[in-house]
Amino acid sequence: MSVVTRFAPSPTGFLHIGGARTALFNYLFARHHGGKFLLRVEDTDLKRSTDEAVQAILQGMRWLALDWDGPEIYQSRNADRHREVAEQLVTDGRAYKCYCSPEELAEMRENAKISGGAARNYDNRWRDRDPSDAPAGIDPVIRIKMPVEGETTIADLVQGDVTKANDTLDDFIILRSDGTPTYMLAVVVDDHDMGVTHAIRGDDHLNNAFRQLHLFEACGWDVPEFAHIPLIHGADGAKLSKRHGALGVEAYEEMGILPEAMCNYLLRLGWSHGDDETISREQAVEWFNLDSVGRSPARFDMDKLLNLNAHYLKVADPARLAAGVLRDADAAGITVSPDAEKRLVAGMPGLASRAKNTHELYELSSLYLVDSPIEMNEKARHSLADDAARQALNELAELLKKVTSWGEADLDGIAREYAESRDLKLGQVAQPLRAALTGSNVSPSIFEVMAVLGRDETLARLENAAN
RNA sequence: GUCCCCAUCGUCUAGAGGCCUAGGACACCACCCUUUCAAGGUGGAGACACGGGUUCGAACCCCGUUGGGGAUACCA
Repeated sequence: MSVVTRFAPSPTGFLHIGGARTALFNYLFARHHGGKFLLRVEDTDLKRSTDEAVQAILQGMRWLALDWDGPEIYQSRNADRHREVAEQLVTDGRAYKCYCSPEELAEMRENAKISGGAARNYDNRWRDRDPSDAPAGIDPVIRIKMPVEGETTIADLVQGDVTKANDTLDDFIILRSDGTPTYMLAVVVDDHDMGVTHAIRGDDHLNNAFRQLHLFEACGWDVPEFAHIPLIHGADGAKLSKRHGALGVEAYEEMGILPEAMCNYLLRLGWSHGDDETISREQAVEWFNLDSVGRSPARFDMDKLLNLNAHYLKVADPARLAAGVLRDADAAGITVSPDAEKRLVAGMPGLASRAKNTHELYELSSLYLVDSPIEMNEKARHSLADDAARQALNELAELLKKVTSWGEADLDGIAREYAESRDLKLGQVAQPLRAALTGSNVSPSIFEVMAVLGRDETLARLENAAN
């Protein structure tokens, strides 16, 4: 049997961290088994669903490179089919019409609460009542008949066997009085119609699974395998809220996170493969399994995400990172010369190993982005205010003018020789050089900077700083 | 309230009864490297929630307690 999974977000907001991880696990499981990964937008609650949210979710999925198979499915478009199924269940005697008013329902819920579990939220009062008793002028809902005794066990692929007494399951609504399907019905019908073999979703759906299981059976359909993955909590252990990380994935993109870092982080949150920490997409597809998904909720840890991000920045293609920096520069209204662009790509590895996110990368990039004369910060100015430092720079500049091969090692050698000849420590030469060349007291190796800058730009900056 | 789930360093986790003196990663501390800042290297501190069983032997199995989370809608 070929595997079919689906990610089924409701478009009431952005694609948050938890949803992204659910999507990732579904994606990985399907790819691992060579199956299909489908995307279904659960927009049956038309009041709360928005097109912006749909777009945000699709965008987030694309950013994370979680490509789904086939066009996305909109649940609201299957409403007719859902209604047919509900009516068929009534005809088959597996479901029935209920004419209760909201007041009656509220009363029953109240009773259930004070009864301490002895009463149900709905007492199945219309279950066996004659349809001829139906009051006039009331549109009924359709409820599914649930078993009244015994117990139901779900063999969850992550949580193991979970058993629930059937008398805690009341006859829930599958079709609203306005004829629209509820979530419970829509999920079951769509999962069946889509051929879903594995429903991998958040732990908050575990309770629903019991109801859905019986709905599948009432319809005479195969029940998919269930896998309920633990939720992600905030750093304080409480449910993830907007305050600590239930942000849309695009917020992380804005924070300067690379999508591969995000995926890697999300994967390791609740899933492990021995001691492996940095895991590529290929390895993830090869290794992913449900057995290794942990059963306890995990806390979101920004530091670890950032650490992973720094790693992926280090190994990322320089041209790709440079393109990102250029976009930021453009957005900031900075014009970058073709020469500067070349320098940026050449110097990118040295820059990337010093950044934790793309914003830092952008700031670090400034030394290559502009052409002489460059701006000096306070520390750099201070360092160049020293006469001895400026003299050293001038003397070194003279030597550099005569240099024939402009490699990092060559330049390093010249500076060392010069420092030795004047009885200076290398730092006494390198720091003024750094100030003159980068306008800052912090940068990659100054000889690397010189090599990347090239002879003309280096000498121009040197001359500018010495005067 | 009721039902369901969970429980190893601060955090993410390894661990499927003896390989555990509990391993790795992030964060933290120290040292090394070093022209600055990072990166990197080496080392350090740091956990089996508690109480009972079962067993020759328990982080691993069972029960309870405590703590945390989820679900309890004509939302999804």
